[in-house]
Amino acid sequence: MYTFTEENYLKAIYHLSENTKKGAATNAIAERLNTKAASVTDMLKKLSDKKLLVYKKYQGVNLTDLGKTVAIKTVRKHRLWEVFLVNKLEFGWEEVHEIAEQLEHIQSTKLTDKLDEFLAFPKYDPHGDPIPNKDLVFPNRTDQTLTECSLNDIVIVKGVKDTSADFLNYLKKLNLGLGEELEILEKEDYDNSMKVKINGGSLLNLSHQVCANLFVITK
Amino acid sequence: MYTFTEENYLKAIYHLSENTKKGAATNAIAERLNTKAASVTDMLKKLSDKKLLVYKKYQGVNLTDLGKTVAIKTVRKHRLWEVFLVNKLEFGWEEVHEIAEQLEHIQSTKLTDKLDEFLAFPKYDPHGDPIPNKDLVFPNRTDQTLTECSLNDIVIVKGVKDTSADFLNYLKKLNLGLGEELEILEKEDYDNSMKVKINGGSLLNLSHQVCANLFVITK
DNA sequence: TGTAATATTTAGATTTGCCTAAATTTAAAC
DNA sequence: GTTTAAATTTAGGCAAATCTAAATATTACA
Ligand SMILES: [Mn+2]
Ligand SMILES: [Mn+2]
Ligand SMILES: [Mn+2]
Ligand SMILES: [Mn+2]
Repeated sequence: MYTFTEENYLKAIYHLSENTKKGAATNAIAERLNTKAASVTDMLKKLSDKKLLVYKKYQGVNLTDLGKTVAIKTVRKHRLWEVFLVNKLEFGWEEVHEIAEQLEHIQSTKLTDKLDEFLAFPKYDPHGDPIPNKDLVFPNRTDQTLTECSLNDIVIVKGVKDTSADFLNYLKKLNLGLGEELEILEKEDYDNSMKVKINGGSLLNLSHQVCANLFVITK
Repeated sequence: MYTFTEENYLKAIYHLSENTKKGAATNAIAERLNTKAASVTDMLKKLSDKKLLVYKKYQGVNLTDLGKTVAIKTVRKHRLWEVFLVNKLEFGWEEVHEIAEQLEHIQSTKLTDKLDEFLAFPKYDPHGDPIPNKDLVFPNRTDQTLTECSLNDIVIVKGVKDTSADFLNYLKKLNLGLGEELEILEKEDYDNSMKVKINGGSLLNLSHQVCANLFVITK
């Protein structure tokens, strides 16, 4: 449907617009894609003709709904392949991006969805970035557990996955409740435990089991 | 290293030269790649410049060792991905070719080799075609078991994988020995059993266990 | 062996995506 | 408010891969 290049442009513009309200700047796109501003201008006109984005000279660009859909589909594929490479093929999380940049352009919705299923519908990629589902909906941030957070993240405890009395009592014993702020100081590879700082004060070691049962939002 | 298009040309020429000794004809290549003879001629000159094949006007082409290596690497990737799609993602064997045509161009030797390992170093793809190993060596034909053969194949029994007395006695009881010719009449999806005709005569039902322990060569 | 049919190559163009250099617009600084 | 700097766009061109139409070579066969 769309070319390799078109998908890369749309994904770059999508990421550049993620935080800011303003349209993506020509120079910023060029830098992200390791190309020249003049090439970007050429391409923006073509993508505009195809109704994938709205372009006004000198004003930067914004994706249309169609453009956003294509971009998010590409992000979905990219992140699913990264999960595959790390979880199934035992790649390191630092070496998968490059390969996923290629795999994200494979055209087959069925493949993407079967891969998603094979991976047990992961919500986050190896870098902690959220993976949109088949309907292109991103996971609710409150679905994220502490396990899925990255080193140095600062998060707020929003809920528990395990609602057993045992778990809740243990949390009380740790002085760990809803609304607490946690800073991830260490992630131990050996047993997936974490060292965290609570409310900028005391330190705590949390086992993998605890981390996996705490819903948090990233600050 | 090589483009999508270059790999496709080399693979096509490789397959066309597989049986015949003669070089691949321009028209045959064009047909295989759904393109025009004139485009093929253009491309052959470029591939010749890159020492991937030997081209003499009007004489057809033959791959150089380098060209053959690139072609076989591509075949390896294609067939490994097909195994992945069928064995891991549960695609039907009839729907994987198209997707593998895309996946075969992903550039990463490490990925290919890790995928190979993840799939437990398969020797044949879902269509029964042999998969070259990391060193680009094709499996010895005598490594092929009856299980890996396709419907209507006619094969010769060349050996047994299970050398237990139990198995050999059972074979004797079935009147099935080395040198016998088997025609595969049916492959039962339910239990992977096969109905075969022995030496053009009597019919036999062989369980999956039996098939998986018979080394054969395709006639 | 000469002619017709077939295969192949050349010529001239097109599309996609990219580049450099020059011109133009917008934003920043004085 | 000019002037200057930065961002962006235009102009002109190039390489890869393709196409159609025309020219040439090979092969088939009368
Ligand atoms: Mn990535
Ligand atoms: Mn990622
Ligand atoms: Mn195939
Ligand atoms: Mn195959």
